[in-house]
Amino acid sequence: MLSLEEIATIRSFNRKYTTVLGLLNRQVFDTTLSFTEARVLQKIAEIPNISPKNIANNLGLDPSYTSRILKKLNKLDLVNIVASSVDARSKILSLTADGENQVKILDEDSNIQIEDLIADLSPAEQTELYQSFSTIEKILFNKEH
Amino acid sequence: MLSLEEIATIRSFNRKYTTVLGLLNRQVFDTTLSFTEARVLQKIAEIPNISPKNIANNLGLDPSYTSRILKKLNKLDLVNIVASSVDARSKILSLTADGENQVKILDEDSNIQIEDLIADLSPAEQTELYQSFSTIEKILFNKEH
DNA sequence: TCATTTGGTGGACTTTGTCCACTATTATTA
DNA sequence: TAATAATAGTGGACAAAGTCCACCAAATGA
Repeated sequence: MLSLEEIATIRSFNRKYTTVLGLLNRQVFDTTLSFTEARVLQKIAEIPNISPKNIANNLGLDPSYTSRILKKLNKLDLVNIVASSVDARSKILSLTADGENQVKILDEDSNIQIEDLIADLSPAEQTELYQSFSTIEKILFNKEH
Repeated sequence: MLSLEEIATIRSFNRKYTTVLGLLNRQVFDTTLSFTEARVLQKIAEIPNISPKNIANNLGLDPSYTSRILKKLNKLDLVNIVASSVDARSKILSLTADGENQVKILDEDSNIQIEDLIADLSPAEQTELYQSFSTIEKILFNKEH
């Protein structure tokens, strides 16, 4: 069990990192996509053939809101929406060629942002930083208990 | 310099942590305060006598938006706003007794959320997690270069 | 002193997100 | 199997969050 002081450190990190992420996420370079729309697009890239419901669950979004976003992404010809043959209520989502492209662009932009973020750090600090992020990722998100 | 693969790990962390923070931040238990309002309050707690401008800079908010939030927090009797004697354009912000109290409540709620987040982890994992957060905090935010 | 910058504010607006009711389909159960 | 409940997705109406612009008053700088 962590002490309150240790928890306070995690919370302090959270507060500061909220600001960092807020600033990073603000500038989705392609002005036609909002931050959440970009997240949805990237989620489809990450999990091809995902359903709207799973997108919503995965990203913590309202289903109705998700539906609208998908409609827009579909209209922009970034996402294919087809009916599921298994469950006629459900849809299957995938990226179009344009969608793949868009994700690639978002990816490159995001890489540059991270590179900027760590640019002033020494190589040793950068490595330490990477290892810490990697550790957190593993512990929090790759839990196969 | 980190490799693209290492940067990808950081970005993967960012995406997932965006969702975590989004879910955590959604439930600011006191329904009268939005997430951003709570952040402003906590910032004043963190840096007493801060100015609206510094709040805005610090949290990456629009000055106009910040002004409105402060007005609301003042109306709720959580924040004192007094004119600066040094610069008559500027204001000096501080917490009222109610404000201090509110911050304390937010604090306790946040602690519980973090405890919940790590509840399923082994003590060893929890410690490792804490150390990683702590390291990132130090490298990214306590940089005195 | 006169032009420029800065801190802060309000009005009008856009964007983002929520809530609710509804349809169509699938799962459950009597 | 018929009736009932649960689920996936959607649209309308709305609320919350955030942005943009114009403005004032004070400070700064030439």
